[in-house]
Amino acid sequence: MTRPFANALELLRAARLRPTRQRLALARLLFEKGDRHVAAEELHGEALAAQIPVSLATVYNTLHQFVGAGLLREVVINSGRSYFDTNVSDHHHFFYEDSGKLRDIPGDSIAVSNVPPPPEGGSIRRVDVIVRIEKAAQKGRA
Amino acid sequence: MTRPFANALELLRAARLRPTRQRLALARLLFEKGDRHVAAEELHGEALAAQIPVSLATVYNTLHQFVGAGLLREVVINSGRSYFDTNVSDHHHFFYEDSGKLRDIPGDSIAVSNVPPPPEGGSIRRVDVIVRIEKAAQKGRA
DNA sequence: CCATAGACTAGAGCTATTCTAAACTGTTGA
DNA sequence: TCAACAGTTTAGAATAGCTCTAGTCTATGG
Repeated sequence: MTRPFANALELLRAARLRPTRQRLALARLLFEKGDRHVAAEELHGEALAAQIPVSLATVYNTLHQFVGAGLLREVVINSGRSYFDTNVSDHHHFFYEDSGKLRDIPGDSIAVSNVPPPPEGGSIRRVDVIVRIEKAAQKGRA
Repeated sequence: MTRPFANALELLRAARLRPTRQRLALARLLFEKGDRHVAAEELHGEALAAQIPVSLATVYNTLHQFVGAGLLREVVINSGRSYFDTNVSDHHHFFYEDSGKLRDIPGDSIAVSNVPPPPEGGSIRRVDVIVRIEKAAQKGRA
């Protein structure tokens, strides 16, 4: 695996976050399985299923701290639900409207050109591209 | 003005929606002022201010019906708040992170290329580009 | 091992949105 | 013209996702 930290402990240290049980456990769930897009409730469920007692509030706190530390990226697509993306490199997303799932599109496969200059006093922080996928209009099931 | 309907009544007819007081009034608020990005609560406030008694539930119902009829497009950027865009032509958005405002970017000014093909069984419904603008990192006010 | 700053938690609170069930109204047809 | 009904509207309750509060717990440094 090519993740940038040998383990959750190191990762928390680098982010200057105290390595508590909860944070260690959440970091493991998040980063030891390759790229993921998780919602808070989902991660909370996983933690409980893994016998890690952690409150939903802590899950939210931790996710936001991780975002602040650059370990996660928050992706908003649907009203009323945030996803947290463990892939923080430059990339975009497919969004499957039927299932609500996300899939990465590598940043170097899509090109966005001719973005107009930002208005004076502002600068571009990020360009998000979301490709919305719907179930194909019936193709005869072929 | 170059809007495609002479008036709200015609617009509702074309959408096969019964022209009720509320829908007529909301259609006027939405479409008689050029391109807009409104949130539901905002529109509700405008309606009340204009002495049009309408409930928030009806505002939501109406907005969704208009989206269904292709008169509006829903834009989701922040968790927990939808904007309704009266511009339904192909275009993208600047999002000002400090003020929460949106601004259109004409569809022909931005180009998105090399979008990978959608997986089998799916088709691309739309490609959304959101250019997030932050207040410029201090440029010395120049 | 103590002190303490930082972290965790249950539960209340909040915001945006949707639902429910009852009252109302535009339309149709006689 | 008007009855009747399907479609609309509404207030308020309900829900979902998230944040806050205030009290308790726990890493960490001495």
